[in-house]
Amino acid sequence: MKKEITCPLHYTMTLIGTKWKPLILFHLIEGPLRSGVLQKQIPEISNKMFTQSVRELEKDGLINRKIYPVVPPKVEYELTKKGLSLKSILKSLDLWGSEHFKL
Amino acid sequence: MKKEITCPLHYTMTLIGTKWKPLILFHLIEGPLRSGVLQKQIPEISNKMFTQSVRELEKDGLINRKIYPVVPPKVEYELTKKGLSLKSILKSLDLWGSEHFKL
DNA sequence: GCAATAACTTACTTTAAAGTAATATACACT
DNA sequence: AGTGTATATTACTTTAAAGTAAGTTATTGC
Repeated sequence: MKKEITCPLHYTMTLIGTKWKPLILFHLIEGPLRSGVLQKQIPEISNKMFTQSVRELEKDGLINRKIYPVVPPKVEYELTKKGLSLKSILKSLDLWGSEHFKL
Repeated sequence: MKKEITCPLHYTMTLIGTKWKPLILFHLIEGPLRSGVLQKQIPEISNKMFTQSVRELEKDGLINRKIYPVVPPKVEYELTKKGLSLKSILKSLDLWGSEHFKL
């Protein structure tokens, strides 16, 4: 049974409410990164989830994929305008974590 | 294989990065609500996920559970100080959704 | 004694998210 | 011909999230 979305926040969570997507967006805040570099900045992510997540973020218009026709391949990801509009939220979420995560 | 948390944002997402938790917290921003009232404000949530989510939010110190010893039972949920500190983030996430969710 | 009430709880099933590991591509270099 | 490189895909398995539906408690009022 598919449920309706009754609250804008609910919609936001369907786009970025996953384990990895906010982390990927967060690491792109300072500018575009090559695929491999981005993935190394999130060492815990599996290869599969990385590709799957960037695919979905691209489909949802939050990041752009720039392909350079060179060998070996070079691909860069960067935030779109829509993705960039999450910048302050992502920073707040990170700051909140650093303030409340006691080891 | 359990993975380490290398970024505060990752920790934040482990606490509230689910479909329902941010929604529950969001509806408590304006003040405490009775269990039944809160649940009715999120009509899409199943009974089980409601109980499970508030239990975890309580365990993680984001909400308080106030039990009134009356019959039939009365229980209220309210944000803790820690939960309240998410207020502006939750409002931003909701606002972002309303600005980007085109029907 | 039975229904109504509010808030859970439990057992079970389904669906979605995430992990693992192997394989593909395409060319440059040795 | 075989190796290295960067990016990505596929098949498969495991784990976690979510859904469904029925049952529990404790009391009031008929």
